Amino acid sequence: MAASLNIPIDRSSPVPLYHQVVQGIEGMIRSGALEPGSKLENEIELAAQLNLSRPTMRKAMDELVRAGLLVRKRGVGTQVVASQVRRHLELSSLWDDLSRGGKAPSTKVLAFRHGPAEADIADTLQLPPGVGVYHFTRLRSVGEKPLALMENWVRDDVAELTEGGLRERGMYQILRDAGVNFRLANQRIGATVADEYQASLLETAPGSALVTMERTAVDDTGRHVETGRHVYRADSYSFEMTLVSR
Amino acid sequence: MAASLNIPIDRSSPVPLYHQVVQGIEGMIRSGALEPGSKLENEIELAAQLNLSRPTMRKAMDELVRAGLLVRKRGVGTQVVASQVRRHLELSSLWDDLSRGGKAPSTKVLAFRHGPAEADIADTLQLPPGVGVYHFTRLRSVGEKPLALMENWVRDDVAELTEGGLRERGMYQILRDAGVNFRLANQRIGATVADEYQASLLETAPGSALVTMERTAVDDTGRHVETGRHVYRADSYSFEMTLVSR
DNA sequence: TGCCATATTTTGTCCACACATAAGCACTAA
DNA sequence: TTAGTGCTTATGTGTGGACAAAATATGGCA
Repeated sequence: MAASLNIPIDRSSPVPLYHQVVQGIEGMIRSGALEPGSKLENEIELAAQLNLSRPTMRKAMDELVRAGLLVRKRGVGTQVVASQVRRHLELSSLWDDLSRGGKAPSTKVLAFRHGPAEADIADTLQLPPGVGVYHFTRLRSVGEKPLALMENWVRDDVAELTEGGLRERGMYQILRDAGVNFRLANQRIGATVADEYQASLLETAPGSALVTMERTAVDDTGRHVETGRHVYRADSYSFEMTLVSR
Repeated sequence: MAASLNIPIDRSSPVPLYHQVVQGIEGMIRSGALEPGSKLENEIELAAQLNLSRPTMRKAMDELVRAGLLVRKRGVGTQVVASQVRRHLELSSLWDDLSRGGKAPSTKVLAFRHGPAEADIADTLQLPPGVGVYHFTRLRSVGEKPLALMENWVRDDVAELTEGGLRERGMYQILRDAGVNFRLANQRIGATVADEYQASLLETAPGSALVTMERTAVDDTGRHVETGRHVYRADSYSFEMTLVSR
């Protein structure tokens, strides 16, 4: 039994038709209306049901396949992938992640500096001559529980940063509001053990496990806007992702 | 000055035209023929140069944008993103990673069992009644240096596994040869500290940092084929990836 | 000179169609 | 009975055209 779709399509909406379909199918999967393993009607039929063309329908399904929610096989059909696939690790910030999860993150700015960049940072950010950086260290907590210790460098020609702003809005929010459109980020995840300094701030024991993350973010004009080195308490945080083969 | 493309297109080749373009542009970027930050000719023009239609050209560029090599902006054009972008973390195995890096990995099978699955594993793999699992633990080294301790469960209705096979070919290779086409994997990366057992096998000190990884892989029919829990020496291994915004 | 309306350029979305190719199935012939 | 052959189905690839929307450049007007 092949499943049909029941998705409202609003042709006057500014959101593209294919994206409405993506959201609709995603919703049906997450709500259980489309069961894991179930087969979908063929592309032509589905397109007809929603009064869309096949290319548009296909574009929507392409996205869902990439996101790991659907699986296609030529000559056979399209299936809802079995269950509980979490969202792909997105280009988002820790603040966003926490807010979405219904938590209330708080931030303490431990150090804040503005000036010329050290050589290695200038290199990583590919800074042109004369451009300086903001350099700051923050401690992020959820409720009373410290979670992450974050050291960041941001080039100073993209936005004006202040201690207060960092405390209240989060770095990514400030940068986005200043018109920075992030396009991609390169990150490396590893592990280390807490030293005295880290342990005291994160309220854990020296020698306990920490997840490390280094990231450099690039905006839509190709500028390396931000780089940072973060450590997270391993008992409270881990990175989750879905890998999809081409 | 907008850059043109000089890519050989073989219309009789079995590899799709849009993919030939992807490879061609990727090659030009990696070889330096297309410099970081440089602007490309517009889509219509590029398509005309290669005697392709605009949709085909666009599909190729879509992939490159997703891969983080290009950046597009409506009304403006398409740019090569500032270099030094590493490849996206792919759905590949540690064995593959090491082999590609020119290393010679070796594997020691520490334990090997075949039988019914424990409840939690049966749940993770969504095993139908009557299907059992192979359960085994391996130590992977590069040269003389131990790198990873890997515990895995594989459902027994997809392929026949043997200790010898695991030692010589790697788990993923065996499964691929048996006709399993992996489509996606869900993984979680975290950190821990080495206990006595792990430390002795990995030839490191108890209490040293380890990177942990849990992964479940799904094949093209939606079956959860394999799940595993791995730990890596943090001083020798980390996960690197590029995140691209939608 | 300075600012706003307009034109141009370029990517974004959408549609209709055609043919290729893989998988599975039923039927036929040895 | 069985292996192979061809049909059917569904996705994969490629083309053509049309219009929308965003960013930028241009030019005219106050």
